[in-house]
Amino acid sequence: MSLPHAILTALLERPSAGLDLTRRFDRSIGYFWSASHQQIYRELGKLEAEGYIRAIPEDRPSRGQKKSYEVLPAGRAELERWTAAAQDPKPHRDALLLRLRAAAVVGTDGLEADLRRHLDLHRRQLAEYEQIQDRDFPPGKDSAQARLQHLVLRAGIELETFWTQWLTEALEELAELPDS
Amino acid sequence: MSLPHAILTALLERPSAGLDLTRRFDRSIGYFWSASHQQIYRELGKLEAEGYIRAIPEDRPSRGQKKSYEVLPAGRAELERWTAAAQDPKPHRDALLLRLRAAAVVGTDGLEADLRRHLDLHRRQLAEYEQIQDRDFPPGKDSAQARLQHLVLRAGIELETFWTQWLTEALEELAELPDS
DNA sequence: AGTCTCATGTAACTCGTTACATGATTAA
DNA sequence: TTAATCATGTAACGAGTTACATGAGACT
Repeated sequence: MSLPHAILTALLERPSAGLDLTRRFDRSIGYFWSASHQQIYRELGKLEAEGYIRAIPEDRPSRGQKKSYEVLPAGRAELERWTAAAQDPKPHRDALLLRLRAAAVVGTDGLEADLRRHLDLHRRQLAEYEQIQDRDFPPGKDSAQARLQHLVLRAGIELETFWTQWLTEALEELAELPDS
Repeated sequence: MSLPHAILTALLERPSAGLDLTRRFDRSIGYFWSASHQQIYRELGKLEAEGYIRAIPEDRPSRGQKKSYEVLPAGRAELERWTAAAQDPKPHRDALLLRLRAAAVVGTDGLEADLRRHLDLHRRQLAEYEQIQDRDFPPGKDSAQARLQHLVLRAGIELETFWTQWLTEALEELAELPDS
């Protein structure tokens, strides 16, 4: 039950319409909670029905018409409640680690190329995060909000760093293995 | 589409019945691809219908009766195909990072306790992985299979190490922040 | 008038979760 | 013989994905 709270957070940062939200998810919140536009529209409908958000007036409602939403006090209260509530970490699911485990049984043929591709993707993601860091978090900035946002970004940077190192190591291991 | 391949891998390592598999997922493969017994039974049915596995004979089929499965050649071939195929990494979803982002907007009240709890959980998981490492991967072992399995385990160890460090840092940041 | 893009949706499906049901085996 | 446990399932629901549908505005 995290998507509604991701949307509430995004709308508190800035009221937006569905497609705006989708784009912001693609390049910011979506780095750790992705969502498609279909999910977002569905969830906006629910949040409005529950009284957590409302469509900003001034727009006539119709299909192809832009419709912006803002968070109501009940929505902010729900987000505060959710943020403070205890939540168990979800079990991991990582297809790449699963594939290596499968490769230990059926052999590593054909694996190397895709590992290299993943390594490249993680390097690009890391570069993107570092660019955001340089742009949005210069040394001086230290409001409470900026410090927390930077903390989240550093998690992304360190995770991508881990994956690039681990994949490099994995490729070295593969190279040393006898051909299967 | 990874659960069937996780099951094929587990069954190749050792033919098993549904509950056996569930237990093995709980303490081994499930570290990076968890599954409930309901999912596993459903998937075993599908895999059997597709001709990838078969129930080992000698058991009469009935509800409360143990039913073990083994992988057929078509199942191994499918697993080989899947292992070598290119696959895009799935977008991350991490509720804890999302909560920190929300806290940047609505405040950090009540967050600290749950961060401490998560830190403790990650420390325990790390200790468990290290114990497995000491037990199953002593320095001498270096068959191809053992090296790949160890590589996967090291990923788990390094990820848990990252989380314990990051959560420690996050708690330090929280302590320095003015109360909201 | 036609087509392209923006914007908001619907529908159908798969995967995962939660709650419950039922048969077989074992121990008190 | 009753209860606990092992083992295999069913049913209902929710979240996420994929494919498609429809309206509005802008350009040609």
